Amino acid sequence: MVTLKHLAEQLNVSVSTVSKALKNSEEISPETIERVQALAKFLNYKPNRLAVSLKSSRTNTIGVIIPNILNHFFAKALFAIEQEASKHGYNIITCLSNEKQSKETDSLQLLSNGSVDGFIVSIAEETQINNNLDHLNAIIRQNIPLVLFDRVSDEINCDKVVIDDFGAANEATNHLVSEGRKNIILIGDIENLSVGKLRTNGYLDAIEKASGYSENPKVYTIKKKDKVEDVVTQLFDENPKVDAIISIDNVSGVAALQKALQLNYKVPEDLSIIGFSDENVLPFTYPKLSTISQHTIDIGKSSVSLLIDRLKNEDETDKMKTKTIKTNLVLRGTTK
Amino acid sequence: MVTLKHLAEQLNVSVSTVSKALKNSEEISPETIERVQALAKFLNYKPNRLAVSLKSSRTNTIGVIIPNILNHFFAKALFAIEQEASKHGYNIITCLSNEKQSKETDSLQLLSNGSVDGFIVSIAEETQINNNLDHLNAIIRQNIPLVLFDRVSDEINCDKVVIDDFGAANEATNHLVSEGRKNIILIGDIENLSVGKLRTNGYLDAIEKASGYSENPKVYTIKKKDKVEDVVTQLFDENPKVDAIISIDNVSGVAALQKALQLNYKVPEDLSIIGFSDENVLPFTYPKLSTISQHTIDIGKSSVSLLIDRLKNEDETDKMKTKTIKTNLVLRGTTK
DNA sequence: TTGAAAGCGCTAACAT
DNA sequence: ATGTTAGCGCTTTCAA
Repeated sequence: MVTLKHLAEQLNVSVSTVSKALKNSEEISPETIERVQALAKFLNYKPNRLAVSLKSSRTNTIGVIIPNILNHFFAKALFAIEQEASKHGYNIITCLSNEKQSKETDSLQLLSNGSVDGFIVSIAEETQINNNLDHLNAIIRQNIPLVLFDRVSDEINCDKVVIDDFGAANEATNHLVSEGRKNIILIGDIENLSVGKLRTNGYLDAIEKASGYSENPKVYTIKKKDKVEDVVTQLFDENPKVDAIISIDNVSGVAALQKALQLNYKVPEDLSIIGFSDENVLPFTYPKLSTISQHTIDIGKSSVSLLIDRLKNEDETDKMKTKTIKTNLVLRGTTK
Repeated sequence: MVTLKHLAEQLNVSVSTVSKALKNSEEISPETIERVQALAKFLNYKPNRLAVSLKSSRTNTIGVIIPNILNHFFAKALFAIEQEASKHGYNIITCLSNEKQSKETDSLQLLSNGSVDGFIVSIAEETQINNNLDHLNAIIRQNIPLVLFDRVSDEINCDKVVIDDFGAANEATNHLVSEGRKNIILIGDIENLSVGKLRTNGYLDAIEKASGYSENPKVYTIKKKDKVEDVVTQLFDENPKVDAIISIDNVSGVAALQKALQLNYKVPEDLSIIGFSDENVLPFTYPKLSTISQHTIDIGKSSVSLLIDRLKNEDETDKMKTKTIKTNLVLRGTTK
């Protein structure tokens, strides 16, 4: 690896001269600058990031902790985060908590010692269930900027990026009611999560307030040990007269649609289905799934923006911000 | 941030004593060790990784460059890489080339200055098309260990992890022939990639050698600008008598299946379909898609293993290894 | 215009 | 058993 020292020796000047020359410092004569830069280029000199960071206490690196990269929502969020970070000259160190609190804690600990300038985190399922947030609050106490997205907590005082989960599910349910549906069932695998609870409440609220709706609300939860397909099958077994399904995660809607078609329900004549996802998880189904569309790219980008703003004004004690990203109800082929 | 110096001052000992005490050095008295570790724990001391790395020239970080995180194959590979790396005490810095050569080059450059100990890379599409591999060979010239996976090149002398693309497609095609299929069509969106070419050749070879097969081989390519669905539709329009489809990417098989069902083909009676993917991209279709199954977790894990081996024996000039991960032909519902 | 020196936080060889 | 020193590669103040 070629260092300033190498260059300095080759050129018979001091290290500090080289350093300044590479930065086009006014202090250095044009000829020297020329010579230094020429050699640097020739030898493909690149400043050692570790040394620069150690010196400056800035790493230009963001630690990103994602619960589950196999979930398309998080893959897309990571995509957006990387793109936006990269645009601003930041690298990302990615850790995957795999929904485990221990992994989340370890990653946070490991990186909070000068490895990153700040964190973007979506909270692991286990952490949300236990509601043990010490490790996250420890980061805040160390004054390391933190942005939470999607899976957030009121008990952590930091910048956040969320969607209006309650409102989105509420709107979708209201749409189904306005279609004249009388037996609307909710299905999902995220009841443990903050977002899952909000979405479920949005559904319950809409059902409760629906005039002329007599059925009780029904919620089917897919647990870790369950197979999505089995729960879907059970739903249809137990509710042959179901006329609308709202899915609050990004796979069970597709599963419900496939099962419904297999059982010869007419979609959307007999049965409406609304999924919850960034875009159609399966763009190839027929009919195409209607969805509550969350703008995942915006979620990722906003997270980076909030973090970088905070990084720039670390002294300023701005109030922490919560940014809510709009959702859309996109009616495609599985609603009337 | 609490440093050795802080601890040393508080305890009235020298920095080096603290450093050694934290490592349970024999040189230090048990009492001192006790005192030091107690305070370190109390103050939640964590060694600064930058300083340790700068000193030791080892970062315990792997640079991972992925062409497209929205492709489930790469998401899963990243999942496996992170898991295996983490198991061995390595962090990963993730860069997404988004199939662009420029981004791939930038990331490689940026991280090759002491930020990472080695790289795991799958080559961007643009890079493979242009076949401009200077940036990768530059890494090798700097003696930075590099492992390529999936999308590799003969012109780069490094460790590699691949699957037997030719053999897998060959076997799948032979299966279709043995089913008695007479009009087997290949579809895919990766003709530009090394793996795409190999898979296509595997198909062509099988067709050529199939006794009693009279049709010419037919290949449908989905270009960047095309929509998968449109190409699938075109395939069925132009070949109403198609009786088997083999997909060499991980989405077009699903699209073909959905389209076939919509067109009222009987699957698998009239038409067999074989996809190419880790697992069923859409586990909810009916019938379930038969696939060439690539063991993506193994691909990711092996990449990490090869890299770590190389890192441990950087002096040893072992021959570079290419590891081939087995594939399986998994016959589910879309083959006879 | 250039260079010397200190220091970021840590380790390790070499005193004491 | 503990401390001093030098140095990883870089930046920056201060001196020449």
